[in-house]
Amino acid sequence: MNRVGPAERRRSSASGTDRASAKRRVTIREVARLAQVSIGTVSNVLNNPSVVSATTRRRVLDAIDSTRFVRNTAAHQLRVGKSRTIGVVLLDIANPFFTEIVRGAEHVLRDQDYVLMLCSTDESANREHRYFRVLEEHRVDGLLVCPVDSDLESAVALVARGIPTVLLDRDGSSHGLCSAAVDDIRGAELAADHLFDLGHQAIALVNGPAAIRQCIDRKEGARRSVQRARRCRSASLQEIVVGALTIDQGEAAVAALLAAEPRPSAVMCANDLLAFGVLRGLAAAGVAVPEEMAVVGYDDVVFASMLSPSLSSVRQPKYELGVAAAELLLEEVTGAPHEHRAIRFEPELVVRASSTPRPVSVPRALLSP
Amino acid sequence: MNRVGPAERRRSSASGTDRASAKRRVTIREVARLAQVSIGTVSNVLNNPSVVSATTRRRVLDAIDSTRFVRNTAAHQLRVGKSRTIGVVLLDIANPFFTEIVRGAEHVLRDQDYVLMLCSTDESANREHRYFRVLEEHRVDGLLVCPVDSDLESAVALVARGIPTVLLDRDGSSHGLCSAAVDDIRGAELAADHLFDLGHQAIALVNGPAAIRQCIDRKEGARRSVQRARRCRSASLQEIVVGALTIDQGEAAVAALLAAEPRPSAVMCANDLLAFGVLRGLAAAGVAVPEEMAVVGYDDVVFASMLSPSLSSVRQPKYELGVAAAELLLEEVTGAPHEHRAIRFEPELVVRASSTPRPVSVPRALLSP
DNA sequence: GTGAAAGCGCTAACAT
DNA sequence: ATGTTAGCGCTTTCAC
Repeated sequence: MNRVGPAERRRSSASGTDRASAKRRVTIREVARLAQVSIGTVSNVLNNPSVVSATTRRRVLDAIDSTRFVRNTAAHQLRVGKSRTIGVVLLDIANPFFTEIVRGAEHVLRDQDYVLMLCSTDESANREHRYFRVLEEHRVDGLLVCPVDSDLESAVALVARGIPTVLLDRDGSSHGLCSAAVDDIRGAELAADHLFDLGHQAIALVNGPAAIRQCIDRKEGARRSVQRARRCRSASLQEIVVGALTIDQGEAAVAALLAAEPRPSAVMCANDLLAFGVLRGLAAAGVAVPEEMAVVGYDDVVFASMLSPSLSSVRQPKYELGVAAAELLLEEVTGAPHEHRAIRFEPELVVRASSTPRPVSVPRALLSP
Repeated sequence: MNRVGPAERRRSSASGTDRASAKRRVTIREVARLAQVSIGTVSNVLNNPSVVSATTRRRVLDAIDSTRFVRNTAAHQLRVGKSRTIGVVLLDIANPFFTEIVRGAEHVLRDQDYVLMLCSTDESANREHRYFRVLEEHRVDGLLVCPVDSDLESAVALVARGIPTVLLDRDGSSHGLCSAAVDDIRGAELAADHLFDLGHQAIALVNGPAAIRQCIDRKEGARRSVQRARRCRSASLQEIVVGALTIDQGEAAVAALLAAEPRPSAVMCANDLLAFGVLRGLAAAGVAVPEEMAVVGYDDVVFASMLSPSLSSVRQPKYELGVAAAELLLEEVTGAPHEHRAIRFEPELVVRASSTPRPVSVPRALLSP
């Protein structure tokens, strides 16, 4: 927060009068009157232009923009049953991972004149519940949701209530739900395998709340990896659970990380934000990365490659995830031929400095082709 | 994009039949029937509970949750004229700067059960225009907007059409608009002064499109600074204009930056994303930061401090900006006693490694208190 | 305290 | 091709 408080300047007079003078919005009826046609005809030029003669259509169109008429979606919705809104419920809008997903979804949805109702739950089931309720009251045409709870009850309930729903970053096949997701178990395996391949024996997983499915799956992936590694040699996995998938929580986890027995020489994090925090905490504690502690994140958020040191991470195709989910939802919403299905993307490990034994120092000459 | 294409799995049968079986949503009328009261009474327990007797209220409440009734906002809106939605129109949802603002706004708005309609214009006036239109069709109760164009015409038009509007990150005083903003001229002065104080003579400004007001103001701040600096010594400012405020564009600007005559020894950027790109481009070109080129960003996005090298930046109180804007809007929307006003925050320069002559190497012992 | 009825702005079926 | 009309689900007088 900045030191200097906000300075305010008054400019116009109280708005009590403003609202009093707020003129009634123009309706289809006034347009009709002005164009000397019936309201039905106006409605037709709006929704069924081909059915009305060119001349009256012109007249109506003129009336529309001379009155600055703007159709009322609520009335339309009440009649037709479509709101042209899509609810998007995710864990944390401040996380660039979700931001990219939203970008993808918005790009496909805006072309169809859908508008997004964005809801960030901050990983609170309570808030999620409330948002679901509000979105249902608004009669959203569909829902894109990354649920807080590990079970899919809330999402299943949504579908049961007749709201087309597509899961974001969560597989829905077990419950017959549409979804666009990445294999988290596999992703975590990639990360852990990488660390064991590097020769680390004791690795830690800084994980989010077990209520979040992604955290469970990523732990499972790590578990599988350590069990494989154990067949040839000593290998251990310790889990440090924090309260939320945020930078601050990642930083706070460092104390526990450094106190762990046996002390891990590598750490993987349930997402990049946690890893960012771990990196920061490690720096503050004077622990060299990757020499004294290797770090791997998850998501490969755009900033991961720019950190110091650059962060190894498990890449998820975020934008594509958003696009896929939105397209799936659109199919369902528009009633296009469609079967419920789970779209799955593959994760991909991106190795960078934070887990590379010694900084690769390539002669400059080799850099350009 | 990941190599492995999405794998799909079919699960349930076509949804054509699904929608056919979609049962009608329960209305107030069915609740009334079940509770043996009139629909007016149901409405009363919903909106005016105190006026209905305890026993009938119970009966109605029971009917409500046994039918799983959920009120229809569209119908409510049609009658009452309030949609309980707020439109949020910003330049780029992928920019953590805006993300923080949205967080702030959402936190105050969600408590009043407003829901955000989020629209990212990607700096396109066209898209902005379309979104304004759609949001007006939805009859949003209010609008939070960071406009694309440097003039405030579009925003003024919105207000003229009766839509309460608060400017985000833009001062509205000149047009009698509500706003929550930071003094961009001052902010840019801070950045440029800092660079000149460091002894740099030729500095560059990597700037966004002149259509964007923030870019104009930040240039103006830099201009004032260089003029002051000139009074004592040689000082120059070159502007490199790019097409958008993104990482990629920042990276692309590096070529021009290095080719500039006289070659600048320091660069300030119109926002952090550009600075991130510049940093990346500089690294690729083998230019040492800050030794050969000092870099300062703008916004102080959360990731700025974690980069390599850590990025000096002009901090804006993002979350607070969102909160302030939302509160202002709420005042207007709810018709609370209210005067149009421009809330102004002060920017603050945060100096980090990217503009510090030689990396500060503090003995470890000094780090903790 | 409760019910009846009008109407918010629009669409769609039917009539002309 | 255009007009008339009956609602969509709800709120809100106004009677009782």
